[in-house]
Amino acid sequence: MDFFERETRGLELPEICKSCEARHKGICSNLADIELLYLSKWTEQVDYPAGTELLSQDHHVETYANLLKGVVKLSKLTDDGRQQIVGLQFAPDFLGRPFSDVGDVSAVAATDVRVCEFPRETLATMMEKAPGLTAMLHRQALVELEDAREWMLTLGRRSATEKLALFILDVALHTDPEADIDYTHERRVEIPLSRADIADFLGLTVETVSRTLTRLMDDGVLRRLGKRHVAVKSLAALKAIAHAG
Amino acid sequence: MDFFERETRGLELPEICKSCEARHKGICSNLADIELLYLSKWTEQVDYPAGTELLSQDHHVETYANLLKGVVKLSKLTDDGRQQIVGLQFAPDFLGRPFSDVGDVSAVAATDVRVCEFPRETLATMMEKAPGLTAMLHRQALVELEDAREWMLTLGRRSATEKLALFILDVALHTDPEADIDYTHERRVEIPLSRADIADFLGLTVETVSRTLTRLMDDGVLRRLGKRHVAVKSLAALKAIAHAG
DNA sequence: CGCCTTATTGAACCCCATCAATATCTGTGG
DNA sequence: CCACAGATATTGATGGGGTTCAATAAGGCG
Repeated sequence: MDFFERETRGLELPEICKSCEARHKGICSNLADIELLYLSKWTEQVDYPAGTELLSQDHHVETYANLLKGVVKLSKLTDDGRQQIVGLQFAPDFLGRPFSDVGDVSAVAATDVRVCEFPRETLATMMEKAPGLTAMLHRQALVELEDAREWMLTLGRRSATEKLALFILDVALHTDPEADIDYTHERRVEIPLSRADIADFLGLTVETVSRTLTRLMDDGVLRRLGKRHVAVKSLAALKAIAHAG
Repeated sequence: MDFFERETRGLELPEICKSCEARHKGICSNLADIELLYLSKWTEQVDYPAGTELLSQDHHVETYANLLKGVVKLSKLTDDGRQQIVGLQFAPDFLGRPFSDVGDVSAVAATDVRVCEFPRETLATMMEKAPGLTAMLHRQALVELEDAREWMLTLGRRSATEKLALFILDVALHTDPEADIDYTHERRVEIPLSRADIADFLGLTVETVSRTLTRLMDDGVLRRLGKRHVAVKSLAALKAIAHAG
């Protein structure tokens, strides 16, 4: 603890950290007060508009970040330009690639986002001195692995309708106002992706996404509230359509 | 180091460890000699025939293991029984789920396998006292995440022919006799999965797998050597067909 | 040899992609 | 405020890649 005490003498924890989601559910949740204090010395909150490339498929990026607000899409490309979104990140997920500086996904802000950035070097220092952080990063990697595998099942084995149902469900669960999730009542969901992005996420085309959504509306499972808003009759119904546990 | 010295007094490193693949490229590669010695106190080599369920989708398993020989398939099921293989593991991959005892993939030996098992408790101890091990596990998780995402691109966006080409390529690269990989000459590849498993891996049906393989034969990209053996004209040609970097 | 599992081949169909047209949204400038 | 242009979404018509159903062939093992 010596190191952290020395480095944080006289500092105070920023207000932002106290109410920050990352402090409660994210990467910072496993840090001692003094470790967090040290980290906060190097962090900076930054806003980016939708469409900003936060990590590139081959560029070197010198910062890591916590996602505080908004949605980030992780995507990959084939040689001939077909795209697949391989993951979505919601607050308070961690953005970046520990160990390797060049990875092969690109991360783009799907909505306007706010992140809490800090330099690569800081993460390296913290990973040495604060095992709690390392463990959290490890856990997040395992969670992302689980998510990726769950989505592989969807990509490989489910129909367009099932894919859409699962996607809406996924978004609803991630953007829940942290209350207990109500599976039985109608519920308003904001869709953070364009039709093209949804298609790239589900391994479909925009046309199929559009058609499938209108069919779900016709069947009464969804109601159209706007281009990017729907009302879900009940999450349970969605689950049933998706044939998923 | 005190702990390890106390616990390993008078012990000698088993012969097996010295030539073990895991010691060189796997989880054990980042351990100090004395840490490895401690671990070896608790390990046991076990053989399982093809088809053995090593990790169940909801069962609790009390051991971790290194895969020493053979191939293990990780798979998931939808509610109504459709299956998707979400990963293949080759020696010297690590088998198990740190942090959580119940996960939602099942691991089945695709071929006869040999593993080096040790109890859950041992891993917990090691993760506390040997940071090198934790880091390796973290790295493997990130590699598996990369693999999973690469495969998502394949599942979502590539044709049956591309999928098969990539699959053969993948197998060839993982079962390489550790020499530099020759992309230009003919090369014999043993396919460790049945047609049904290949189908479940690629998100296809057995019929499509069969048809696509014979088409690749007709096109001269592959030669049939046996049900589970093919000769690949050149890995470069396969790559070209797969439209992958 | 005979039985069972696994693989290949064939024919018909269907879901989703593709191509094409129209509609709706968004923002910008007159 | 409206007009217009470009992007985004919806809807329609057609076709193809892969599934489905069905039959034959080829191993594997008693």
